[in-house]
Amino acid sequence: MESNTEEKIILAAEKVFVRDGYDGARMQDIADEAEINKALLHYYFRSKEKLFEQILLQKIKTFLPKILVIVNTDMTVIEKFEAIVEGYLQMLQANPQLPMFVLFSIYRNNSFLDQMPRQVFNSLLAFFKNSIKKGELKKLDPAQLLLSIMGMCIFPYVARPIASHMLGKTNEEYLDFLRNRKKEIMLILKELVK
Amino acid sequence: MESNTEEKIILAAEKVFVRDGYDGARMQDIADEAEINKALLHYYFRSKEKLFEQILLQKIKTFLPKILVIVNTDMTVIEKFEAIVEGYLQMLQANPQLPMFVLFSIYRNNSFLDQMPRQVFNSLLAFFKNSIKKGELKKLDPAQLLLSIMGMCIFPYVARPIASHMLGKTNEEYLDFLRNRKKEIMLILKELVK
DNA sequence: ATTTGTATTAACCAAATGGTTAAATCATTT
DNA sequence: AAATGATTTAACCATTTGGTTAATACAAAT
Repeated sequence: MESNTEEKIILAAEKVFVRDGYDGARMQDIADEAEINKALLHYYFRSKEKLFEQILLQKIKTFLPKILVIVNTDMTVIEKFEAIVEGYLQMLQANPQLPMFVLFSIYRNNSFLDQMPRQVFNSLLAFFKNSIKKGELKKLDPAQLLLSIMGMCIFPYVARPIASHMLGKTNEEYLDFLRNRKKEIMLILKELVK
Repeated sequence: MESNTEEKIILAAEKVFVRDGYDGARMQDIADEAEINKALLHYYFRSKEKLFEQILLQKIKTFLPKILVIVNTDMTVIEKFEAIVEGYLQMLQANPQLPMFVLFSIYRNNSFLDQMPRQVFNSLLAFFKNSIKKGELKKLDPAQLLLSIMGMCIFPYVARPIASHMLGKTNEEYLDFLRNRKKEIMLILKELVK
C-alpha cells in the first residue's frame, strides 16, 4: 500500500483537467490515470468540484510568480523587460496548455478569482509607472502596457493550433517560432524605452 | 407553425454553445432557448456534434474577414495598421466571447482547422513583408509581428475576467479600458513605422 | 375531402456519469 | 494476536443526457 495516493491523484487530475477542461474531464479517467479505484477519488477529495478547485488554484499560483523577484532587482528598464519576458516565456514553454486551462476555467466560473494574488500585477504596474515618471519609458498607460506584453507572450501559446495552421507551419517550425519569440518581443519593447 | 425554426435553433445553439462550450452545452437548454421540442433539434441537425460544427464554422468565418479589404486599399502603413486594429477591435466589441469560444473549441478538436480560410493571414503577411522591403517598417519577422498585434487586440478580451479582477477595475472601468485600447496599441505600433 | 409529405411533440431508451455503500485489506497500537 | 482506525475496492444507485420512436398536427396537392 501507500505510494502517496494523494500525490498520484493530483498528478492525474492535473493532466486530465488541463487536457479536457472541467466539463470534459471524467472522474473515471482520472482514476484510471492514477491507477486507483474511482471511489478513492471521493475518499480523498469529496467531489469533482472540490478536486478541480484544488488543481486550478494550484495551477493559478504557478501562473504568475517568479516575476516579483525580477521587478525588485537592480537592473535597467530594458534589462528588466527582458527578464520578465524571458521568465514568462519560460514558464509557458514548460506549461503550454496552462493559460488555456486557467482562462477557460475562470471564464466558466468566476468564483475562484478572489483567491488570485494581486501582488504581482500591482508591482509590475508600479514598476512601469515609476519608469515612466523617471522618463525612462515612453508615456503609456501602465495597465494597457501590461496587457500588451502579456498578450504578446501568451497569445501564441493560447492560439497555437490556429496560428500554427494559419501560418502553414509544422509542429517543429512552430516550436522554433516560439523560441524566437523573446527576441522579437524585445525588438518591439526596445522602441518604448528612451 | 413555421416561424423559421432552423434560424431559431441556430440562434439558440449559438448562444448556448458560446456560453457553455461544447461539453458544457445541453441539447435541452438549446431546445428551451429556441422554444421547441428537443427532438426537433435532431430532426434539423442530426446530432449535437453536427449542430456544433455548423455553429463553429459559421462563427469562425466572422472571426477573420473584413480585414482583407483594408489591406488592399490605398493608405499609408500607419493608416492601414490603424484600420486593421480598429476593424479587429470593433468585431471583438460586438462578439466579446467569440475568441474564447473559437480557441477552446479548436483546442479540443483540431479537425475544423482545415476549413479555415488562410487567405486573410497570407495577405496580411504579404503586406508586412512588402512594407519592410520598401523600408516603411522596421525589420521584423512578419509572422511574429502578426501574432503580436493579434495578441494585443485579442488578449484583453480573452483574459477579461482575470484582467479586470487583477487590475481592480469594475465592469464599467474595464469597458472604458477596452475602448482606449486602440489608441494605446497605436502608440506602440507607431514606433515600428519609419 | 382525401391523400401525401413535412413539421412537431410526448414518451421513452440506453449509456454515461458523479457519487455512495458496505465489505475487505492493510498498518499500527495494545 | 486482537483491536482499532485508516485505506482501498467491487458493486451499486440515481440522475443526467444524447438520441429515438411512434403518433399527431399541419399545409399543400389531388
